[in-house]
Amino acid sequence: MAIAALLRDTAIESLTTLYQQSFSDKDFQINQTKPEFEGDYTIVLFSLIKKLKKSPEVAGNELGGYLTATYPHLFSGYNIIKGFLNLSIAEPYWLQGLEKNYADSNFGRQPLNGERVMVEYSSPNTNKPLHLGHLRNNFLGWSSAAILTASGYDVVKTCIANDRGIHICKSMVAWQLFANGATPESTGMKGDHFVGDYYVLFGAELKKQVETLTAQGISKEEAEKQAPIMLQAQQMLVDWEAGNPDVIALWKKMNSWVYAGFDVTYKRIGSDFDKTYYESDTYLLGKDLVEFGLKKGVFFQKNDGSVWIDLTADCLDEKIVRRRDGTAVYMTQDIGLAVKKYEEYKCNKSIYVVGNEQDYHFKVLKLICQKLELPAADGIFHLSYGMVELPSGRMKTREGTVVDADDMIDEMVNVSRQKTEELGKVKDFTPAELKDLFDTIGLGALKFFLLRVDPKKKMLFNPDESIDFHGFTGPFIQYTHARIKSILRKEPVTDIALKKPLLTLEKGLLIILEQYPAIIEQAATEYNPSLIANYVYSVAKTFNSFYTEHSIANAESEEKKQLRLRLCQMTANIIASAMGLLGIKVPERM
RNA sequence: GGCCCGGUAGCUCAGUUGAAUAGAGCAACUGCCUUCUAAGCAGUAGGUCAUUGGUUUGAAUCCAAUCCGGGUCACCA
Repeated sequence: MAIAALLRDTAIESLTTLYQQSFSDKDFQINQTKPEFEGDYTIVLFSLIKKLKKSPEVAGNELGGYLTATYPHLFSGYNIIKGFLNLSIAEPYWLQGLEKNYADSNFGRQPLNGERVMVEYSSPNTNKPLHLGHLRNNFLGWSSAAILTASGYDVVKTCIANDRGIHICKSMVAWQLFANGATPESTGMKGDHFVGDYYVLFGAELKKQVETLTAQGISKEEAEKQAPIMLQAQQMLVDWEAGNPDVIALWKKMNSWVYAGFDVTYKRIGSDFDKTYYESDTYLLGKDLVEFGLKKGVFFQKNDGSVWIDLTADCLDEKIVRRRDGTAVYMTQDIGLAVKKYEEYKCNKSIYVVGNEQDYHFKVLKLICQKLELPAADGIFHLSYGMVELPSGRMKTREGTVVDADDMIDEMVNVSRQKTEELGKVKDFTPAELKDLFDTIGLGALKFFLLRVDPKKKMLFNPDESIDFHGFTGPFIQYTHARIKSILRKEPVTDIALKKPLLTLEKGLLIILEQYPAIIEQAATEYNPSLIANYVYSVAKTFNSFYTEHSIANAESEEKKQLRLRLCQMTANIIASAMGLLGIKVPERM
């Protein structure tokens, strides 16, 4: 058990014995002791003294005395400052952890949960290429899945391709009008970019037509509906739904171009899925559930035949679940898909990695599923993340203010090449090794940049300032790992007994390393990869301070050297493991 | 307008299950490469935690109000 949890349990037990009352973890708080005070962990006594009606000195001495006397293998001493009981953890505890687990980043922890959970992420539209916001989604989704797996869940990764609808038809119409039969092959373009360009062309042509119409005195709103190219797109959607073979063939062709493009990007960033659902297969789902809901009295029908749910009692609005023409809406599909997913995978938990603009949608989705008493309705969780914004505000495809994902990755890899060449530390690498290293560092910088921020919060990206490679960044942590590996290549770890006492920086590093399993649990519980990012940064930072201060190869004694080598080994393992949970590789050299 | 989310150093972000003097990185300034990788380390400077009031032994954190920013309230997805 991690020391913090062990300390908590031990304190509760001791308090119960001492005072013949029951205590819980709510009665006191345990913090890491601030560096300016003596001790490793601190019990905050204020709320305890209220319950015990004793002064902090008295209560602190009684508890501190009892703990050190009863558990000498855990506690080597204590002091009380104001209402804080600072405890020193006994060195054997740290040394034992280091001796037993230096090769195991899990500290011997055996996560055995086995519960199955589904993580849906990425979910692109197939009419345009991915942008920076999609990258945040992909990295978050992949990383959350990895963290849940590490925490013992059986994770099923899914993706829903939004492959039908008016947006696709816009690209299709524009291609028919302007492409003259051009293809990604004939133009040498990546398929998703190729198709995306026609989506942009559609917008440009629509704007022209709207301007012509408004010049004739038609309102802008009306002009957008009346514009011939818009009518064409709408007709194409009708034809698609009717199964018109020509339209279907064109749709299949253009989607296949996009998928080919996505495949390249996904492969590069490491996104993968156990199952991909296609909206074209699922968009009719959920219709029978409307009938079910009507019978159950959860839904009601309006005079025009449309079906609704009244959520005003839950402080929400009325929401439509079936149009008057009998067709399903987005919400209906999502309910149907939730049922389908459950039937296929029997996951009691289902995580949807979707932007926070859809907070309302998912609130309603969960509520409807609960009211319909669908299985696993309570397990629906919207992992809502904030938009990536530019200094000018939100990215908008139509206004061309979008940071393209492929461009972004290319740029990061280029910068990593430049910096690596400037430093000139890997001149002996083969071209293949170099390429691999540039990808590792460039993607590492990008992934870390997007994952270090709390998912819930919107974040800002300034294209004029390139993403940093110093400080709180991926490359900094990768560099720390490479540095350690360089030592470990030269100095073998042996079984020699470790030597007391631990120096401040050695113990400080151990204290942080020991927290890793608890951090994984927390990140899994909160679906928050940024906790891992912040943690692994503090590990690297702490290691670097230790590294600069104390020589490893030329330690004072062989025992000290071995102790430090094990610290190195353990740090490298944890960095590699934690970065792995973020989907970031760590190089042996850089 | 209703509902939701946010406002912490010049900039980007931690800290938000209440706890010791509010922390990092970037940018600025000072030092440190004849010793294990300087993509590093050590240090200086930078704060009315949006504002006001309240609860508390104790508030960036909880409550209320106000101001500012964003999202959302489609028979689009």
